[in-house]
Amino acid sequence: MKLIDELEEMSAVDAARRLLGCELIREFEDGTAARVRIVETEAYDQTDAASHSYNGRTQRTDVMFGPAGRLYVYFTYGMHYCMNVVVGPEGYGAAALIRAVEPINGEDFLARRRPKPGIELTNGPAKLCQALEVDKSMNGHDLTDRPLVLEPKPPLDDAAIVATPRVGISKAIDMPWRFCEAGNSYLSRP
DNA sequence: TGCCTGATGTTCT
DNA sequence: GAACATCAGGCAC
Repeated sequence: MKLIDELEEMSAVDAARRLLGCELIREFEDGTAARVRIVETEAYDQTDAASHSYNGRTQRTDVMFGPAGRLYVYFTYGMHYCMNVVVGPEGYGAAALIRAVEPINGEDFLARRRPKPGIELTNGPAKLCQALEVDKSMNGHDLTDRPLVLEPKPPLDDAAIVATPRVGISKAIDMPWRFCEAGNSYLSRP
């Protein structure tokens, strides 16, 4: 079964866990490319007060209610973008926020877009968007298509996944809906 | 090393 | 008009 079909049938929480370890391939306009591995996600769905979709479908959140496997990009704090993978059935507002990725190759190309090299490259939701050149023009992008492709990988073992409360939100703060790969050094925080 | 704050646009009330 | 799923630089310790 295709990953997109799996994601469509999953809850946001299951999908966020499923996406750990999967890879993203980004082709840049200048012909270069980079491959990264997802190591940290957060789950959001419409029953969740911290989610953009909680207050219903609006112009901004429309993509979240669309088909699974699309990219939901939003702008926040006046200067930053964050990217989510839309999950769940069409009409249900759910997504998994990608908080951190680990560069596999093309690290040099990512570093060109970031002020600091190394770990600082992609260990935060706004940082990885900058490194991957994801902005509002990518909102609604289909992740089976270039120039940004989501590549399925086998699910991680439950033992390799750490669940913690989410970061940087003010509502529903005790739900352990942040998932990261245990021991990975590219996480946004330990 | 670690806390504090400024920058800054979009969305919703 | 306020809130916001943030980051990076500056300054104090």
